[in-house]
Amino acid sequence: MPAPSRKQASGYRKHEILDAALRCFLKHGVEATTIEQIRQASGASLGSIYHHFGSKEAIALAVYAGAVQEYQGHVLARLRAANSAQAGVRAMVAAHLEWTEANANLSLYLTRVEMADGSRPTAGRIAELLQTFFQAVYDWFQPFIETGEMKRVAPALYVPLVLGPTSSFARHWLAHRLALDMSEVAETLAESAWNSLRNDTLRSDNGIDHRPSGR
Amino acid sequence: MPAPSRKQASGYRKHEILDAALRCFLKHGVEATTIEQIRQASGASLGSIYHHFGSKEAIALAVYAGAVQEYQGHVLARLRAANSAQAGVRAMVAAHLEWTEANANLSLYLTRVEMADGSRPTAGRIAELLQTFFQAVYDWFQPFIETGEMKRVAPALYVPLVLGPTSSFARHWLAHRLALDMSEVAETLAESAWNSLRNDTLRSDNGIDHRPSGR
Amino acid sequence: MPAPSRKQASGYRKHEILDAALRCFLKHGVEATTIEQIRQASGASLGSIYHHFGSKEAIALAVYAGAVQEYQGHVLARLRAANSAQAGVRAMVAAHLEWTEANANLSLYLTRVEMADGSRPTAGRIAELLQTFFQAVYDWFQPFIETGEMKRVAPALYVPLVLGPTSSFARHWLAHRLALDMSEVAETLAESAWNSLRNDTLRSDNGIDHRPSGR
Amino acid sequence: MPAPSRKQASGYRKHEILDAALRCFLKHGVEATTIEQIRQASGASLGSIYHHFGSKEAIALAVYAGAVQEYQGHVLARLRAANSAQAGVRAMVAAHLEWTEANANLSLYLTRVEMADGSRPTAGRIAELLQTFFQAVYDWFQPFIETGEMKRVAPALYVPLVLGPTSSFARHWLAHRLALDMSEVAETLAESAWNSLRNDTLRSDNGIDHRPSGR
DNA sequence: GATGAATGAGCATTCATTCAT
DNA sequence: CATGAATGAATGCTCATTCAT
Repeated sequence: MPAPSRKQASGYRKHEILDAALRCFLKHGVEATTIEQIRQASGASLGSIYHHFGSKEAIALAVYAGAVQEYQGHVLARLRAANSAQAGVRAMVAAHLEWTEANANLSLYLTRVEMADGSRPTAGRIAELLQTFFQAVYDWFQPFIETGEMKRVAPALYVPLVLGPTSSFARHWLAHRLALDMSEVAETLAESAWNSLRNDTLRSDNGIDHRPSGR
Repeated sequence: MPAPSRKQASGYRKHEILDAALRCFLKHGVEATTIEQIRQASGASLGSIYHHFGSKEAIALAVYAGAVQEYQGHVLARLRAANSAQAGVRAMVAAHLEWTEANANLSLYLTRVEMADGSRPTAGRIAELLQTFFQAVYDWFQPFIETGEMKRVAPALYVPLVLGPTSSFARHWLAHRLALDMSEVAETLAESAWNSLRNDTLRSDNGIDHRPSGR
Repeated sequence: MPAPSRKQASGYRKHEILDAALRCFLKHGVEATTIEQIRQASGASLGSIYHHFGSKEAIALAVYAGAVQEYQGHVLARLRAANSAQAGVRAMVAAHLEWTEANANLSLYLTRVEMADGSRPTAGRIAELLQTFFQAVYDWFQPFIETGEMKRVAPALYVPLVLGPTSSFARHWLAHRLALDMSEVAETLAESAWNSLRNDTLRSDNGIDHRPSGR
Repeated sequence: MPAPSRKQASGYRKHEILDAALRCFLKHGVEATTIEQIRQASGASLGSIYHHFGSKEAIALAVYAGAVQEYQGHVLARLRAANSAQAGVRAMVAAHLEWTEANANLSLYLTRVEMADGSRPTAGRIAELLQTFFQAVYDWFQPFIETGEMKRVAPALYVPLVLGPTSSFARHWLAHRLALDMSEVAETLAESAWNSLRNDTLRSDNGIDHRPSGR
């Protein structure tokens, strides 16, 4: 029955801070959240927070990175469980919708962070995280591209093509708190995404998201 | 030989402040802009700024209102020049794309302001501005609805249905600085928008924006 | 009997802050003095202090500039009252000793500021102030150089040659709080300074300050 | 095959810390140097630094003591190699100039530490170190005082009389980075110092350092 | 001896806002 | 209408020091 090792204790404290910060960011926005609020919410001391993160921006980045990796982990897990290109595309669409629905506030937070323009280091790290995800998705699809099952486009385009319409829809769903059930549109979004990437298909429509909003 | 009217002088100074504020907001974001920066950029005194606007938030709101009204004015003017429901829909789509392309930074600013959640008074005023626009659009389409040329849906839905996909696309175009020329997609977006509102059409697809992007 | 103008009132407040800052710097040293201490000592508000000076370093520089100009003013006044090169040299030596004795703490403060190495802007401003003084002294001596009454050396050397030994001595006097009365050494220092600059003299000695200290 | 002794290992780490601290003090000044900087520069851990020294001030004192003892060691070694009072005086002057020239930054650091007024314990320890040096010098000269070769003055005055003018000059040389070569003035300073202490001399001048500087 | 997580008082500075002139 | 000095609460951050492992 050993005492918890320093390693564990340390990770625990760091995690507590990140959790508290996420709660604060979700509640007040990143800008409006003060270190003092994070301190109170986490129970950590001011010095401890700075010992672990060094700056408020670093905390925000770590929180973002954690959330985005959770999202990416979810989508990649569902993707890797698929056994055909089409199943992969459908899995990603479904996974995105599931995760967004289950983590609405967190998803909204991610959107806001990505829309805001942080400092160069922050923006760079965000780009890195997205790049890694894009690459992992591309790597998974590559065999199907080789067999001709799937169209060959620029590697960086697979994620946009698969998830673009879905995330557009999800964004609206979040922003406007649409009453619409996501399951109602899942099939359509999946079908459409697959059509945009399958190799042997002749797509005649230029269909557009019908759940619009405007200025 | 009348002295320049107070009204004009005042309006001029006020306008200078608004101009300077817009420049600052575009450069640093609303949150990060300080009154001091606006003072330097405008040449006005601190007291003068407060005399005219009373608070930083009021400045931000006035700037937003000015920009959004310019946008709405542009779209409404093009709409009103049309002589059929279909032409109206096409005109709005084209006008939105034109304006976005010509005022990229300003458009990005509007998007950010709308995404952020301001205080109640600010949010209310923003909603008002949007509402007025929605109403004007609805008023213009109403005759065509009466004649059956156009579907009858809730008044508040006409703008979302006409401009939703377009603004979604434009948002991506702005955020990612897409190399894609807007004119390439204009026809598709216009066609799609019209299809979603014409009365005699049987839309069998649940098509989605095919110019996607994802997390 | 007009109310004090803003200009006066403003200058008054600024002066109060400078006075208070000097008192604090003298008591605790520049580094150890906090803005809060200056605030309490001056009666001004924090915002007012920053309105007028912008930073702690700027306050320190302003205080230094004020003190050094008082010193320089005193020395220059005595110099300008002289009517021969020799009288000028003697006047400067005497003035330096007088001022140091009468403003021991202030003089110590000046020495410390000059010894510490501030940021580039601060160091540059200090160099400027010294340069101006050197120039003024040189300008005064110039006629006597022209007549051959005084040796011609690099303009920047007149102050070091006239006041160097004296300020060396004064520094020791300050640092060690020597019991020695300054008037006892004044004549010797003055004589020596004059000998180093008079033109027709054959100095055979390479005499050195006999009031030494060592590590 | 003995393991390295604890003593050695400890001394090595301690030495690394002192070296790193000196580098930091030289670069940023004592006040501005943080323990964290010393930690990074030394490679030691925070706990280790505190294990060995207990406080930042103690580190500063140890660094000062090390440097001053090196200086004193150099001067005393040269002194003890002399075989007459005059040779001793000349040796000390030469040794001071040599060491200052060879260790300009370190010498500047010593000067600054001595000018600043530290806490009582620190100031006391500094005084102690100087006192020990003064005593050692006095002890060496004592036989020559007994023989009448040298004047008898208060024991604490021998170092000031021998090195005072020299250290004054060296201080200026350091502060102003004089282009002047030290060897040019060495003879003069040595001669002068000897004249101030030799017994059979009749000094008629009240000569002063002719390499001056002023405010 | 070594390590580094934790602590919290303290600091310089910012900034929207007020108001006397 | 214009001006800018004055205000002070609030904030992000620093840093020497402690202590459990």
